[in-house]
Amino acid sequence: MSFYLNQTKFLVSVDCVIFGYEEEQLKLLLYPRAFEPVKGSWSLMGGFVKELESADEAANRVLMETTGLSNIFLEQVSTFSELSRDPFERVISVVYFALIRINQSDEELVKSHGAKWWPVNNLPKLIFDHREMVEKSMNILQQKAVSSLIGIELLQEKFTFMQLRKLYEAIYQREFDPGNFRKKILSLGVLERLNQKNSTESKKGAYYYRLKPNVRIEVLDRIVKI
Amino acid sequence: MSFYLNQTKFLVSVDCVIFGYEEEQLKLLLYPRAFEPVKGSWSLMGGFVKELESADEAANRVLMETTGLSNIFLEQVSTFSELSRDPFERVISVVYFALIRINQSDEELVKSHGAKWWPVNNLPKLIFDHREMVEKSMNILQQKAVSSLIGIELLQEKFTFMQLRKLYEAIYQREFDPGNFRKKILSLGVLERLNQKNSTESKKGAYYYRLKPNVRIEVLDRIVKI
DNA sequence: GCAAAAGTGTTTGCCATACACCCATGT
DNA sequence: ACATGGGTGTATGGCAAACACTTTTGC
Repeated sequence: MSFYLNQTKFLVSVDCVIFGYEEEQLKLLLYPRAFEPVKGSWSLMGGFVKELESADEAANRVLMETTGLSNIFLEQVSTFSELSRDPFERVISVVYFALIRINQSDEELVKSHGAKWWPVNNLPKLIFDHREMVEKSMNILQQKAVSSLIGIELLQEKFTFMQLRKLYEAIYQREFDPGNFRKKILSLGVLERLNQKNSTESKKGAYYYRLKPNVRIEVLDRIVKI
Repeated sequence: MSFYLNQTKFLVSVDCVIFGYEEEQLKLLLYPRAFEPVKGSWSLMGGFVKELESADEAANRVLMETTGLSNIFLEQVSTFSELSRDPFERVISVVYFALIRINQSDEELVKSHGAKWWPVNNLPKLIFDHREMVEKSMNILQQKAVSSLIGIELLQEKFTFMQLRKLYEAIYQREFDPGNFRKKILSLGVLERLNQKNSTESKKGAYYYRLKPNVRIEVLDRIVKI
C-alpha cells in the first residue's frame, strides 16, 4: 500500500465540445466565461469531476445541466494535462465531444448560461487550450463519420437525402455528388423510406428516410473515401 | 475563484501499453504486480503523475524507468475513471501506448522488475481493467498503421520487405500478398534501398530498406484496406 | 417555360487482389 | 535438382467519381 502514499492529487475536470447542426452549418455551443481572468472570453462548457462519479458521468451531468438533454451521443476525445494549461491552478481535463439536436435542447436553460451556437468555421477566440480541444474533436468526428452514420445524431429522426448530404458536406467541408451520395448511403442498407415527403425544400418533394430500428450506425463499408 | 474551492482531488496515474516485436510476433511488456491484493498477477507498467509533470511526461518517465529508453513513440489512448476500477482506492488512469525496439531496451533493467514479453495473442490474465486498455491500444495501433508506417518504430532502422510484411501481418493478424505489399509500400515513396543485403533469411538475399531522412511516416495513401 | 431538386442510369478510370513468372542461391 | 524467398509483370473485378438524363412541381 505504500505505493499510494504521499502522491499528489489533482483537480480533474471535463470539457464538452458540443456539436449541433442548424441552417446547413455545423455549430458549437460555447459559453462566456463567468469569472476573471479572461472573464467573458468564450469557452467550452465544463465542470469538475465529483468524488462519486466517473469522467463519463461528469460529462453527461454537464451536458444535462447545460442543455437539459440526457442519453446523448458522447465520446471521450483526449485528456489534457499540461502544467500551465489553466493559469489559475493545476487542472487535468478530460475532453468529450457530444452530438445533439439543437431544437431538442432546453433553449431557456441554454440562454440562462449566456451560451451561443457558433459555426465551426467561424469560431471566436477560445480560452486556454480549448481551441486545440475543438480541433481534436473535429478530427475524431470526421474520422468516425467515415464508417458510421454517426452524423444522424445531429438531424431529426426523419430526414431527406439532401439534409443528410448537406450535413456531410458541413462535416467534411466539401461537396458530395447528390446521386453518388444517395447510392452509397442506400447501399449500406440501414435506412428505410417513409411514406411521407418533405415539400418545403424542393418543388418535387423528397421522401423522408430514417434509420431502420435495431440497426447499428457503425457500418462496415466506408461512406467517405479518405 | 469560488469555482475551484471544495472540489475533490484525485490520484492520477498513467499506464503504458508497451508494444515490441520479436520472432515475428507482436508482444507486450507486462509486469507481475508487486503487492497485495492480486500480488503476482500481470499488469501494465504504470505510475502516478507527479505534481510538476504532465501525463505525457509521466508516461515518458515510466517508460524510461522500466526500459531505459527515451524519445520513444508514445501516444495517448484513453482515460479510465470508473469508480471501482482499482479496488484499493479511487485512481484515474491515463493510458498510453508505446512502440519500442525490444533489443534496444535495457534488458537488465527490464529483468530487475521481473517483466516479461508476452505475445499479444496469448496474454495472461491482467489485473483490473488492463485487458480493456490493451484492446483499445491494439485498435488504435491497427487504425494508425493504415495510413502511417508507424510500425517501423518496432523494427530496426534497416529492414527487408519480408520483415516489414511479417510485422504488418502480426499487427493485423492476417496475411498480405508479398508482391502487392511491396508495390504498395514502394508507391508511398518514403523508403530508400540501401546497398546492403540481408542473406540470413533467404537464399537469394534481400535488400535492406530504411525510411528516407526527413520524411513523415504519416502518408496520405492508405496502406491497408479497411 | 424555366429552374431546381429528386431520383436513376451509364461510363470511365483507378486500384486492390490474385496470380503467373523468372531470378538467385543454399542445401 | 529443388525448394524458397526476392522481385516484377499482368489480368480482372469492384467501386468511386463524373455526368447524362428523366421526373416533378413551384414560380
